[in-house]
Amino acid sequence: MAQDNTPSAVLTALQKRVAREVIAYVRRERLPIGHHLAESHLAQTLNTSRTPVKFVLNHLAERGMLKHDRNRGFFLARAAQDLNELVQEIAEAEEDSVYRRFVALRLSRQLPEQFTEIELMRQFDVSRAELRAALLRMQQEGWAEQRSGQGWKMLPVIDSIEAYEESFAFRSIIEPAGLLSPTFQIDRELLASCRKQQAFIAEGGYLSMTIEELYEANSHFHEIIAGFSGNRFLLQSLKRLDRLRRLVEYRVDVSREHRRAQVEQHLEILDLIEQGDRLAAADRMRAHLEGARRKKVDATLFDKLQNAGQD
Amino acid sequence: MAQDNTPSAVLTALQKRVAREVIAYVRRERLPIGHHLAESHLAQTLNTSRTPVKFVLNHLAERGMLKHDRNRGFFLARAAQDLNELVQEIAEAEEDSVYRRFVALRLSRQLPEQFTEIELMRQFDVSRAELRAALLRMQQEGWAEQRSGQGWKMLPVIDSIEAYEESFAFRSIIEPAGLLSPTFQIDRELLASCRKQQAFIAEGGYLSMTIEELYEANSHFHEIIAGFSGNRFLLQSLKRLDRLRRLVEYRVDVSREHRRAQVEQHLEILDLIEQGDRLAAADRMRAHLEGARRKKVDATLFDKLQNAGQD
DNA sequence: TATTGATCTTTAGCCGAATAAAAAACAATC
DNA sequence: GATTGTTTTTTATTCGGCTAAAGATCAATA
Repeated sequence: MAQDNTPSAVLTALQKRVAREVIAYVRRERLPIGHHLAESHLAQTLNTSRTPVKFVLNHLAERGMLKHDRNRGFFLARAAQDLNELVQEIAEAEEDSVYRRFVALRLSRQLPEQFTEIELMRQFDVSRAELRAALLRMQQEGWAEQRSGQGWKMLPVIDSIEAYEESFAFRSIIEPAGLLSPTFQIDRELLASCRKQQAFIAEGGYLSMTIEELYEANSHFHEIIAGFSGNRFLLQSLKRLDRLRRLVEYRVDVSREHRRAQVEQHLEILDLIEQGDRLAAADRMRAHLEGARRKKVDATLFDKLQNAGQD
Repeated sequence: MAQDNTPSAVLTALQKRVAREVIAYVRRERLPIGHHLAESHLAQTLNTSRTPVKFVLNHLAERGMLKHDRNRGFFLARAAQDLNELVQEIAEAEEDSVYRRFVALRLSRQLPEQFTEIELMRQFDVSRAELRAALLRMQQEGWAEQRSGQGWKMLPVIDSIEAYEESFAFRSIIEPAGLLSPTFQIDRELLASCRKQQAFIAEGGYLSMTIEELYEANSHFHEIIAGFSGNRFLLQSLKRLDRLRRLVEYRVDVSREHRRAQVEQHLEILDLIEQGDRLAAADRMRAHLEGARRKKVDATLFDKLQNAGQD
């Protein structure tokens, strides 16, 4: 598939992130064909150097998304709209990572409660370093824990219906409270960009965007507002929860129609915030979260996940 | 100082933890002289194996805390009360760890905002692995962050007065809400043990216990109650906050008299919970947290920390 | 019969060399 | 004058071997 004279088929973690962000940027801004993507500018906004950016742009040029003019740089060769397969491709490039394999096993209940690193190294047939990286990430996300002496222990955080409910209950506590915080302060610019994104989804984006993109947009909305609370711990807690929930959420079928309804609630809340009616906004937010919880949780959800993983 | 024929002077991380917990256990339960400390029992409660426990017990026997009878095991040789120096000693054994050095530098504003691992390896004169361990811990605690490509970045979480205030504001949100949670459920046994500990402090423990022990007891109280909420994310958030706050709190002089007042509020809250009056308990909790915040935060606190580290 | 003592097996942390990747610096081009 | 192309420097990951330490087993003892 990929050319052999360039090692561009394999992307490192940073490169994957950059690739994802470049594509997301193009789609979000709906840039026209022929738009110039400047290396240095991208490197700056993505908070990295030109080296990985250049690598990724080359990669994307090979895939037909960009056109490269020597000494002039990279230009958008295809409309933002028909980049769907590419988004998919990039997402799938990560699919076989050790981490993803852990998630799949965990959700299908095929992972023992406790295990040692060596054990898993044999089972997954990966090096110590690779395994460690995945375990570390899981630990940070809060669903794996290094036991005192040796061995690891899985915590029931992402695969139980109770945990899922609790996560919404917790959000119902902190998100409305954040809106009512005395240190609450709006960043108009962020608010506008958030509204723009939500409006785009409402006007049809919910049909064309991938599940992942919709999820990210949703998280983004909530995190922007949590950020306005002026409380870094509140924001941090929400972010942590979102990263965790993503693991399950990606695998849950939610009708696009339902996504649309959700976005309209988002827009209402944004309106109320803009009008300065935080009390009403907090109330709506609470209702919104309660609604999301009730809609999504049905007793068969986790059974489905379980079966899905056993093929 | 230590004998050379046994390598007992140097304790590993796990061994240190075990040592701390064994001592804490003896003091908490106020065990009498002559009490038998069974290896297997300790190993079980501390969730580890007999090997490190045995090692630690030998170590503590050398220090005179325990007496070893061949084929019978270890017995308490000194009263729990006069173990103060030993507690101190164990605590100080950790003092020079890389992590501690980071904390000290951070609080005294001598650590740059950004740096690379190599840089710090040279400055601290430690191996990569040691440094990594410390950085990883800091990252988990939320005050250090690995930058995308390379290098690390410090987050203003533990050294700013704003963050300190925000942590209490956040707790004022989640802790009372936890008390009012529909899934709230009391564990009578835990409640009783918590009350016992608080009562001991009120009756004089606040004079004999070390700062660290008092802090742990305080955290324990709040975490027990947060656990009753039945919401693992609420509990997790509080624990995370407590681990972070400890870094600052250990260095703050709070009068023992004030500690006493705090404990009495704890006891009142425990009473209300036991009586089933969660509404009142939540109210008291909120007031308690507000009080703690106001008492402790004065504008000079962080300046003091800054100066303290510069000698 | 539970607990300790001694021994054996397994596990994971540590270390240095090799390698890959990112950042930075500088030259060339439009 | 800003942006790209190229090269150099710096940084961090990976790997395999080594060793300390944790866990497991079984015999001995009170």
